[in-house]
Amino acid sequence: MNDSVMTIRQMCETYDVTARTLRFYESKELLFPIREGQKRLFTKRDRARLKLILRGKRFGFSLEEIRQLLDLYDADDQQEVQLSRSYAMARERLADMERQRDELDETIADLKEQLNWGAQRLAALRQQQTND
Amino acid sequence: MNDSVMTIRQMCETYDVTARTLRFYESKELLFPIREGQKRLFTKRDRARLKLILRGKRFGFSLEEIRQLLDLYDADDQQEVQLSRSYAMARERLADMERQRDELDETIADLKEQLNWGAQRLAALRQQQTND
DNA sequence: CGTTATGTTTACGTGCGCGTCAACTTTAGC
DNA sequence: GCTAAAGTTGACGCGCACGTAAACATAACG
Repeated sequence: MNDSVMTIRQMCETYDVTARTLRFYESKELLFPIREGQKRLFTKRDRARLKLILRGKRFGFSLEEIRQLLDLYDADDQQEVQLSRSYAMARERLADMERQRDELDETIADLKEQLNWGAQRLAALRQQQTND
Repeated sequence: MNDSVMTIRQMCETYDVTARTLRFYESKELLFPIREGQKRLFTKRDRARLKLILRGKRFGFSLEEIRQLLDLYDADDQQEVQLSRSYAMARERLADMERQRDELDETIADLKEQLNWGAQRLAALRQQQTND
């Protein structure tokens, strides 16, 4: 009945991942569910981390990169050396993302152009068929 | 001495990929180098396609998705049915990319916030050390 | 003419991110 | 008290995107 923790099934349904995935992430030290006997209980912290993991994946970051990034979000319980390392890491990732966004904008523009081209080609092909 | 084609080595250096990668892409029908005897010669078309492949990869598209997208860029020599299929595919990919960009913008904003937080934590830690 | 560079095919190996059993324990409901 | 549901730990498997090594062909250079 503890609202602040979730079972593995609840996690699966809430975030649309498999139990295997959650255990896998734990084995990779991305999540740290507490144990009630054998069973895993996922805390609010785990949920926040999972959201960031799923986000990071969508942008092509590896789980290892994500793991390092996550450290910044747990800045509270860290020493200065570690924190400043995480900080530097995160700044680099940020730069990556900004570059990625710029390139994405370009690619979107290109693809739109190409779509217009395709639309014209299609129209031409259909016109031609009418004349056959 | 034909400027319009490149050997596999030239391709590797120009686009920073391995020969294995180029052969692999050919096997997956993403590239179609012509043959001079045994040797592959990569045309301008191959180069244009390779650029798009590398782009697509950066945005998390699979090689198979990229292959289908590429068909739109070769719209010239296609039948209507095929072309309209490519066109629909490309529209979907475009929607994907636009969603991805929006999410990326959000993520960038979040990460910036988190970086400010980290900077403050770092400053606090350093201040504390001074007082030790 | 031999060597070095560049190319080829074939085929097995690898790292990542999980999927998929198998075998077992624990908890919940009737 | 028994069954079904939900959980656990191995451990092997798989698809993708190549890496890597072997064995060989071809061409260029000195």
